[in-house]
Amino acid sequence: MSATASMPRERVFRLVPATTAPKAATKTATTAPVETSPVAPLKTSCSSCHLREICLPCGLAGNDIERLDGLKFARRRIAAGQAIYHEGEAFHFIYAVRMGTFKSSLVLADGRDQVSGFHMAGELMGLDGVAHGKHASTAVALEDAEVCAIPYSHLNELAATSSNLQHIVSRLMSREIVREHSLMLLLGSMNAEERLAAFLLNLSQRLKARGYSPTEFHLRMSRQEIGSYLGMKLETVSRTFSAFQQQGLLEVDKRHIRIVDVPAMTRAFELRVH
Amino acid sequence: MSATASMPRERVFRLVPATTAPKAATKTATTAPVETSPVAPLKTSCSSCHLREICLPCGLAGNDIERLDGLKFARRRIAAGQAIYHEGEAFHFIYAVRMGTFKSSLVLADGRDQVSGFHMAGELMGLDGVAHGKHASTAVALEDAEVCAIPYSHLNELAATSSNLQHIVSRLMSREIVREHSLMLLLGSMNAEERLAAFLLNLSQRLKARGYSPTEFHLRMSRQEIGSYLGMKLETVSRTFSAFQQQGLLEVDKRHIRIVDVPAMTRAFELRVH
DNA sequence: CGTCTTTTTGAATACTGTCAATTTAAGTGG
DNA sequence: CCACTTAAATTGACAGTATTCAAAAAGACG
Repeated sequence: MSATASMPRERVFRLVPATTAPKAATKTATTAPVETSPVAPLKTSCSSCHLREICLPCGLAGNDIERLDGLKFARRRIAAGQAIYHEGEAFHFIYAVRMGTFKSSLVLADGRDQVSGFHMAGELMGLDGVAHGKHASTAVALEDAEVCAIPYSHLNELAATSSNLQHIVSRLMSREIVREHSLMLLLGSMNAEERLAAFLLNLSQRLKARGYSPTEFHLRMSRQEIGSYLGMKLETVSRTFSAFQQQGLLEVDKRHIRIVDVPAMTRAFELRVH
Repeated sequence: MSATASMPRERVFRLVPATTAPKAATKTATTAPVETSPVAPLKTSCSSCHLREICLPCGLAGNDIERLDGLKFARRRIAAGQAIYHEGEAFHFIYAVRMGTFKSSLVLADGRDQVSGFHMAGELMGLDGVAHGKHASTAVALEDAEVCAIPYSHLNELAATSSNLQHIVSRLMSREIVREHSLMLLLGSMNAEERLAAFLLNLSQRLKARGYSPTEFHLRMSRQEIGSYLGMKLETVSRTFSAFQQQGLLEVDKRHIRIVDVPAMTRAFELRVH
């Protein structure tokens, strides 16, 4: 058995520029992150942000929204393939995605990384850093992107003035826990088809919530990254895509996806999760 | 991810009796939970609790500890097999384990449940309920147990008076996120031996932190529950135990475990996670 | 003492992983 | 602009690990 051996799994996986058309970056995602970011110190207020319904302010009443506008934070542009923060770095900021898509990942002993999540507009990243004051994962942009860098200590000060605001932060953390719950369910008890169906439907819902088509979209991540996230090999991901296409559930052309038969997809996935 | 119905597929999953029914209680863990618990309204203070180093107060300074003593909560005894709360129920309390072991689990569409964690003395349960005001998992005692039922709203009031205290709560939530991260790593990229090794070593560490032997202990959970937690079938768990025994890493007698070769176990597991 | 559950073990099967080859898309540089 | 190089994705063949089905042994409990 492979208690010890079984080492060389895959060859080198360098962090790729990540997207189909990222002319923007030959850089290898190892650029030093600038936690004390200057770049785009544009003043932005949550109350007027087009993402306010799905981002941090979500659920806040008028009074607290104004208070949230007291929050000072910088916007930062991130080129495709660049990291905002790395696992192990000191934790100071949480990040709200304004534009683009990110993956967060954890490093395994053999140097590969496992993707633990994908993040799109309005979603927060970095909350896992609160635990030990260090980032517990690495966040990399899958395409040119923009984030709000929110100083965590500042957010806390503000939260101290409003129990509602405090509750929002707690709720966001808890939501992250719940999100990971469902990923655990997926990894622990679904087969390849169910995993991919769950993944695509989840993506679909999130795109829909952001005003995009829920049935036709462009994947920002590679088969390798999808596989890493879903706990399967890239070849299996590819095969499963093909299988769905043959079954008439999907139309797949590389990273362009069209969900043809939503009910059937939903069935394939709901079989296991309720 | 959510859903409504579920449909047949090709493979049949019969509904198994929900769980390895614990004999201590022929009741099927469906006892109505008493959120507004009376039972044991003993006044307990954190500052004098023998678990203070590993439980809620962990990391608090003298001043805040006293403040924490203002926290009013009840102790509750839970019989083996009984649930403290069920998935979907309104969330009001978080629970700190005083004695005994718990599992928390999520229900799958086919009626089986997947174990998402095991909890022992000093650990908190229920933080996943903050997200939506409903418990996102079910917590069941694996042996006769005792918990502190802490009213979440009360904890919040108290937290509002101390930023340190607030930070403690946030940190605990974040720690839960990080904990789930590592489970995701495990489920996403380890084989059976690595999973079981990781599980046993984790258990070992936690027992050690509580003053028990890290190398010899009694499992409170069945093969079925371990398998559910680790994303493998109970037969595979059993076989893997046997394999470890044959390799001279473990001595196994049903639920009695003795880790004979800790370094080798560690290697089997560290191979993947750093 | 009989019944029910848990655990172990065997044999066969199924699924995913591994290895390898090919195709397609895209970036690089002459 | 085209030839060259590199990466992503697809597909086939085969291997290996975990699951499924089945049966038996070992406890636990009334």
